[in-house]
Amino acid sequence: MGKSSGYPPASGIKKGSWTPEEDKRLLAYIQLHGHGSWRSLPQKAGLKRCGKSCRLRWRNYLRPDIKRGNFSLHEDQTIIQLHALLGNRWSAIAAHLPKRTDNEIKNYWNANLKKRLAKIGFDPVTHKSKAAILASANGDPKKLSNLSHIAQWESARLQAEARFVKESKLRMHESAPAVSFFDDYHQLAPPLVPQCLDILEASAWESLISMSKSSSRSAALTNDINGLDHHHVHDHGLNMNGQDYGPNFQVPISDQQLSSLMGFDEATAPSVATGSMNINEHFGQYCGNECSELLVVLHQNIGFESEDAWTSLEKLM
DNA sequence: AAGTGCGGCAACCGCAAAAGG
DNA sequence: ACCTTTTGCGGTTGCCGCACT
Repeated sequence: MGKSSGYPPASGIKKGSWTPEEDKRLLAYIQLHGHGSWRSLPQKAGLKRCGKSCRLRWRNYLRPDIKRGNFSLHEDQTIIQLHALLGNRWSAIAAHLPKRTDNEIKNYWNANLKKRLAKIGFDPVTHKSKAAILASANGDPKKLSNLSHIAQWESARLQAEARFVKESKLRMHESAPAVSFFDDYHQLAPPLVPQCLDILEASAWESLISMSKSSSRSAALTNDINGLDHHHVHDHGLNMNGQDYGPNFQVPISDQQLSSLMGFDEATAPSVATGSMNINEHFGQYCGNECSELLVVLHQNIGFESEDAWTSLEKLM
């Protein structure tokens, strides 16, 4: 409940938890007339609430297109990935999780995901390994080099974010004008997978592949998975707007491993990448580095935290 | 059974941006 | 161009229920 419950105050405006009767009144009024001006709504609807409170109640609880209950694994991953990209911009994150509210996602992050990330050794604010942060403080040259890679990543991240914002605005303009009181909420349901994330996934895979080619330790990794079904990452859609942007690498890896590593369903992993980022420019330097470093890079870049993904990678190392 | 601690979540607050006059 | 009003957003609060002692 809100911080100032235990009223009502002298003004006659009620605060605190909503009663079923108030919910019923608000819902009935909006269904009949639309919300119109929130300021004038409470009086018209016969509610002793401020307009702001009504709006919040509708937006976070009463509107019909809200999914409540547990978050799926896929939703977890989407939130973590988007948070790595966008930070605490809950409304932007919610726009990519249909039927979830920004408030719900924010609460879920603070109460659940943030703690889980911390538990596995990652700073939930920066999405970086705590070990890497500590090492940087000690001035270790190797780790400082790693930090420069992180800085490069940040640059790529900002590019992706700029494109993301641009595309979101474009989508908003293309949306048809609202004709019913539900329509403004339908506008908040863009495609499930933000395109910028595909770039990140592609980058992470490129990194993995580069390592697999050049590191002796990773050669063993490649051998380990050579006996399984072979697929080209390219076959899974690593192209951008119909064009190949990366090199013609081929990665022997099974669908199962692919899904496990990325934490996605086989049907969707990895999805089609769009954009124009030069992957090698940002991640080619990781060729020859240790697997553990790659793990950190993967996490920093795509933010996955699926335990299955971690254990799968660890087994391969 | 009673007391205590803690996590989850609904709802509030203040500020900023957008819209309207 | 400026001022006022409205809406949206993110951070924070505190009640409620559950687990533990």
